[in-house]
Amino acid sequence: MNFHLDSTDKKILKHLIKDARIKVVDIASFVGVTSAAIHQRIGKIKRGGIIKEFTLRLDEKKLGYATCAFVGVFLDKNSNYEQIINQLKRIEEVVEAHYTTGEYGLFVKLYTKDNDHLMTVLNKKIKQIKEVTRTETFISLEEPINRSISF
Amino acid sequence: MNFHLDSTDKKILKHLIKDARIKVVDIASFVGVTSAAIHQRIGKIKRGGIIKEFTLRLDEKKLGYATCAFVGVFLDKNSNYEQIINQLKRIEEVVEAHYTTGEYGLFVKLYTKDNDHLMTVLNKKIKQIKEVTRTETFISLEEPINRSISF
DNA sequence: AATGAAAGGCTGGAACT
DNA sequence: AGTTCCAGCCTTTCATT
Repeated sequence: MNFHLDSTDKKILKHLIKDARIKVVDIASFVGVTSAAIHQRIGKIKRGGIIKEFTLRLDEKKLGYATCAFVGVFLDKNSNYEQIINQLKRIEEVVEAHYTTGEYGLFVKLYTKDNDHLMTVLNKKIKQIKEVTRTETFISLEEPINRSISF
Repeated sequence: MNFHLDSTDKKILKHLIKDARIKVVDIASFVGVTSAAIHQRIGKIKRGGIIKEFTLRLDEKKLGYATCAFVGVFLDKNSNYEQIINQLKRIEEVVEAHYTTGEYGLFVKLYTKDNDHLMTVLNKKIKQIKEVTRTETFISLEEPINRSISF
């Protein structure tokens, strides 16, 4: 299950985390092997599933999504989690959902255009899911850290 | 402040979100303009700051970081936030930190190898920050949704 | 796993519409 | 904003070590 990464793989990953569009030749010159070798290793790491996908970090505020919030969701005792997740997936403002220990059944992160839009999403979308009994909202005023794990 | 994205820009962004390493020529053939135009637009979007960086989504479990947790951090009234953030930045297990409304002063997301490691991070690192009075931890047992916002 | 070589393909700048 | 052009560079494959 735990794919083994050697120190070369780790160096490659660090360069890709910093800039997923970096050229293979540039990684090669940083790492000190040929680009053919880098190419093969990236394929192997990708196939191993350690890299789920190459993507981007967006500035949500600049896209007009100025409000970020975490919502603790309380659920009925005998809820069908899978079905609830399917309903949450249909809510486009939801970007993360976690099953958590502690008082909440689910913990959700979402982005909305503003506070009015947040109210609408809570009242018209999340609270409409029938197993949801109550929610608790924390608005993120600022996100001073957002990065990948180091390893 | 809010950079204007037209429908072509949005299509480009969607392709890059799905695969940040997609070739410019491939975006061009999906979108229906020349690759020179795509190239110019990507530069413009990047310069506009909407794309903060190209990066990757990792499978933290496969990297040996099996435990994901959210920590609500209670702080002294007169805390110097900036300094606390600097201390959190030095904790490599921390991947996100938010200033939030509600009962917590800060809300932190972190990855640890296992529950013992989580205990160590909480007791030996986070609770060692002098303004931290108390913490409340939610362990994420599973993360069934993790995606970018749609726009 | 890494290398070298080779072919084809892509990128990114320039000039122009 | 978009297009064409194109030289130079990069990617990717494969036989070999």
